[in-house]
Amino acid sequence: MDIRQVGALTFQLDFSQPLYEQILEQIRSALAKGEIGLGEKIPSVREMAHALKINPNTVMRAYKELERDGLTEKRRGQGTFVTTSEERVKTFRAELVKEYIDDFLNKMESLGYSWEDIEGYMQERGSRRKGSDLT
Amino acid sequence: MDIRQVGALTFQLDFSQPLYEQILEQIRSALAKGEIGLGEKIPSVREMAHALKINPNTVMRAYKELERDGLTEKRRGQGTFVTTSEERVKTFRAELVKEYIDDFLNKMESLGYSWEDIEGYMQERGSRRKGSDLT
DNA sequence: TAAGTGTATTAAGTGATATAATACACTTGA
DNA sequence: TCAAGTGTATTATATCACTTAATACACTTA
Repeated sequence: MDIRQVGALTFQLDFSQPLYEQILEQIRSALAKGEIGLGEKIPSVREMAHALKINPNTVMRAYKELERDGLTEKRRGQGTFVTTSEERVKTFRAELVKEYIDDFLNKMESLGYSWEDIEGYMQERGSRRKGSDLT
Repeated sequence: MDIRQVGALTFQLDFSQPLYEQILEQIRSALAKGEIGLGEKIPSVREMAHALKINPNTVMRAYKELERDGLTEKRRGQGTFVTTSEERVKTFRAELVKEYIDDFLNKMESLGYSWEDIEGYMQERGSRRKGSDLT
């Protein structure tokens, strides 16, 4: 409930999740949506920490994970930059999509819904485009 | 990685999530799938704790939440019983479904996918029924 | 050389989770 | 009546994830 602009990025943090995860996800999202271009610089650890009013270590933790996923490259003395590999971004996006879908289907199955139920609901929702009637 | 039978229920706990949440979800799931009938007794706090080798307080925490959701009723000296209201189970199920779907759609949108993308993928997946090609 | 980068370390505080031990109120059945 | 089995409550303790704080170092650029 408190939106902050940091460079080209927009952040909205709360306490429902670890801060470093929220930063991570919101940067990933910006990347996937193309809101940050390949090779572009993202805000420095210190700048980000100051703008979001959180500790630099917390920002570091998010940045480390971005690099571990191959989405960014760090250059000492210069800053952190988005990878120049469009391939890397694409495959990472695909991995996330698979994770989200599998997760969703697992949860629905835990409620006893079959694939047909879900498919049917999606079609119906597509035409109506609001609310939920699946019971 | 370690399956346990407790009465009519099956549990599989790990350390990826709080224990009380896992118990909660697995009982909900059994309820939604009709694996436990309306009005049926579920294992006592002590029995459950002993069978799962965890602390009774942890089981209590899960049971409290079940009751708060109106899914169970407790009777001192007798035990904990599933609600006799089919209506209650149905609406709770519907609430969960809505939560799962909204959550899923939010995540997909955070990756920049439109409703049409998702719908198309679901249809395609429906015919193929394995793997993921959405990139 | 100064200012801005990423990086590393050590210390501390907080809150959620889980365990342990114990006690009390209630219900049932022998 | 009473023992055994229920749910419930309390207090204390331990651990871990997360976050902050304070510092220091290596590197790059202007």
